Amino acid sequence: MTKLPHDHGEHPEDIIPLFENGEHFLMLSELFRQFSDGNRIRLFWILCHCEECVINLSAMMNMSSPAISHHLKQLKSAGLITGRRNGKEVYYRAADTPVVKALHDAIRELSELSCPGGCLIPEEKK
Amino acid sequence: MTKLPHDHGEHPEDIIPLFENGEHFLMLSELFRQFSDGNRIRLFWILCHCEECVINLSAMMNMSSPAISHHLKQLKSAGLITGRRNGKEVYYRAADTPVVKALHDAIRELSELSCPGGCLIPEEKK
DNA sequence: TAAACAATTAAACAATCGTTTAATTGTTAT
DNA sequence: ATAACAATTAAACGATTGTTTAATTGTTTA
Repeated sequence: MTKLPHDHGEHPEDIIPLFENGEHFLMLSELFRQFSDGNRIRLFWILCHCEECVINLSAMMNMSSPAISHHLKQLKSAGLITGRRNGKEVYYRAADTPVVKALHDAIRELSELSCPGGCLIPEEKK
Repeated sequence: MTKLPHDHGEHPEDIIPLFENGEHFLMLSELFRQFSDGNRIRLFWILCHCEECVINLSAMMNMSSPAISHHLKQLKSAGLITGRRNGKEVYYRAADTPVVKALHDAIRELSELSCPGGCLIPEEKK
């Protein structure tokens, strides 16, 4: 255990080692960073509930397709969505992984807490 | 229901309204943004498990106190931590709210998924 | 009061981020 | 091949972010 400048008489021994693994938190932050932009959460949330092409996503989000492409690329390289080409179009949807499920549930829970009974309508109905 | 450029024959009617409430996702993104920085997640995680002064947090995180103060200010204005002055020092800890509990659990779950049985040691022992 | 320590604030800086516009690649149909 | 459409990439831009250094505000003690 590293000695701290001030001794406030707390810190059970087994908590100290926790404070040293910075890389792990960096890894987590790369996940959370995906949702630090409102448009990107919304895009992810849409793709949790349907599979769509870029043009339609642009229309839903009221954004240009390069902008959508840019966000899709980030979500994809974070492993949160997948894309499959079908003819001229590429269909995107949320990846089927435990991390994606956990993030979906976190969004739903935080939504429910900050806007009880309300903002994410389709989820509540089930 | 707004008509989309391409009709892929999906989208049950009750999913459509969901795609229009952008402000709600913006609100969520302000929460997630707090954790888009590795140092800030780590700081929050520490403060979920103990109450500490800025000097000790600086030592734990190996960062300057202005840098720590800066992150504390953000976490505080997001409602995630509280601070109380005691003499020359100010002690910070995680706020006691449902949102904080949900975020704590999300961090723990994502940690467990990406590093099974391992990285956040003290939490696993209970 | 003055000195010492804790914490915050201010100013400056490089780095990152989200969006736009324009150009490019990939695919299908004529 | 050519034209039309979907999607991505590239370059540029303003805006935001995290850190540093220096100055300032609070509080205690000598």
